[in-house]
Amino acid sequence: MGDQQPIVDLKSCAECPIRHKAVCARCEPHELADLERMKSYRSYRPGEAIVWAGDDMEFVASVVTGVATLSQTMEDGRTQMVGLLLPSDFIGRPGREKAKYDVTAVSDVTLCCFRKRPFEGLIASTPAVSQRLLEMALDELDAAREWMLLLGRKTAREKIASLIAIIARRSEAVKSPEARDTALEVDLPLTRETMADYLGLTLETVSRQISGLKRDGVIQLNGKRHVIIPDLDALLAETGDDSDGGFLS
Amino acid sequence: MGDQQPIVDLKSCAECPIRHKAVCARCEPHELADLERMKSYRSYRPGEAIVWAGDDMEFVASVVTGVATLSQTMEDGRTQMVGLLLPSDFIGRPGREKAKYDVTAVSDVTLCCFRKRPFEGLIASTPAVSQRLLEMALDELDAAREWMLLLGRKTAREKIASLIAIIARRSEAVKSPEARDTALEVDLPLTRETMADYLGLTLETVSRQISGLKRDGVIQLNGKRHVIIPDLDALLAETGDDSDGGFLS
DNA sequence: CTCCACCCTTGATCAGGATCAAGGTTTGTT
DNA sequence: AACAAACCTTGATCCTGATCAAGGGTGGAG
Repeated sequence: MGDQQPIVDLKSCAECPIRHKAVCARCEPHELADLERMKSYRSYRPGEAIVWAGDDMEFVASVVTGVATLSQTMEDGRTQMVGLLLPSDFIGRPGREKAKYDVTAVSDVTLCCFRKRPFEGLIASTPAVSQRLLEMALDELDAAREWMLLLGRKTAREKIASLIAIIARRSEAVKSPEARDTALEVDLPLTRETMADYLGLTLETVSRQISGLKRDGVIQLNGKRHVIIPDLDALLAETGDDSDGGFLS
Repeated sequence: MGDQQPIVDLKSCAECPIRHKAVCARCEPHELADLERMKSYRSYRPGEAIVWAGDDMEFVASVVTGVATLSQTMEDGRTQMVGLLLPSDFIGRPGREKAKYDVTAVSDVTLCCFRKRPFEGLIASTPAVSQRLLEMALDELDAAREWMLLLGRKTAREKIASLIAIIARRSEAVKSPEARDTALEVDLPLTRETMADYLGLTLETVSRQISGLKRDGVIQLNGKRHVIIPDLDALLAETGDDSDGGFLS
């Protein structure tokens, strides 16, 4: 593991179908063929339910385009987002019969689906796949733990700043690293309500805190969703995180 | 995966060293020998630090006895627990150089340690190991997501009830299932402060809510740490969780 | 073009949990 | 036995974020 090249990169599904082959140079041909045969694509409209908690899980999938959420709802309607699914993220747990969480499309979403049974067979027969899935699961676990710190201990303002920073980081991964001094621009893919579900707040508090960050010049707004970050460090200072955050692997 | 027998059961390390052999009937002898050679045991006293965030990780380990915590601390001292480690739980991320979280012994703790490099080699060479680790990581991810719902949306009282229920469930796993109607007894392995770190509360609020549950007859206390649950359903009703919780795999 | 649905903002008030403070209990040490 | 240190409980007060309420965009459907 570590920096060793993954042989089958499930994340590459984001650029299906070509990428599988590109990364699978070291795969056995029959494994590749299996993967290709299993694949199918599905599309969802904004707000559409992809899976309801309790549904039978026929598929596992990889997000190709768009944004989806994983969430849990209590009987009285309180809901908490427990996963934000961006392109290349994986949906579904191999070995699980019934979905445990609601999966909802936030924007237009395309999934690359694999039928569950044969995919489980692939995991069992192809060590590289389970190794890759393990790495992805551990990354998600780290993200979940950072999220737990946010939910349990951060103030509303810190939560909002953290969310903007997280989205900036994930969309910034594409851009060149030297673009650090020019102002960053980020489109929030979420409504105020969805952000509230993410952060364990109400939508009113989200709105107020965004207004507050704007008033204090930490961010600028262009429309409701387009955020301009004039000084990334100023934003990061609002998150409550270690200033040298992210160095520890 | 699913209900398929794991070949190497890392969890079995809790009953080291015999259990490895019992479960490893299908292992290649040299793999078994590798596991045995790598093992060493370490002990820690209550309150002792096992790892500090930022430390070099020389080892991965499995908890054999005792209770430890994974936690994150912000610069100003706010801390959030992000993992509760009971016997059979795994410590350390293969492939990671520096620890990302503080690991602290809560009670007397014994770890079964494996040197990191050779263990990573074992993962790469033994598919059953990465498959088992994947399953364990996915279990932890589910636990983390339930925890996120707790942190983000539950009231203080619900949080306390949930914590007691979680501890009851984990210690009850051992007992016979027909013991459901007799009163359950649980020893809280945590101080009020540690519980507060778990739940995203202050220790005063933890104390008050425990008193509240006691006043309302949901629990009885015998000393500070020994909890008697006269009616498990009454406790579960306080958690805010779905009444039929736990059915969904 | 108009209307409606959805999304967002802001204000006023409320309440749950944090904070500050004091004292009690248990455990282990000399 | 006396004491100290840790741990726990309870009270008083404060403050952050929830709740209740009203109104302002904005974009798509007819």
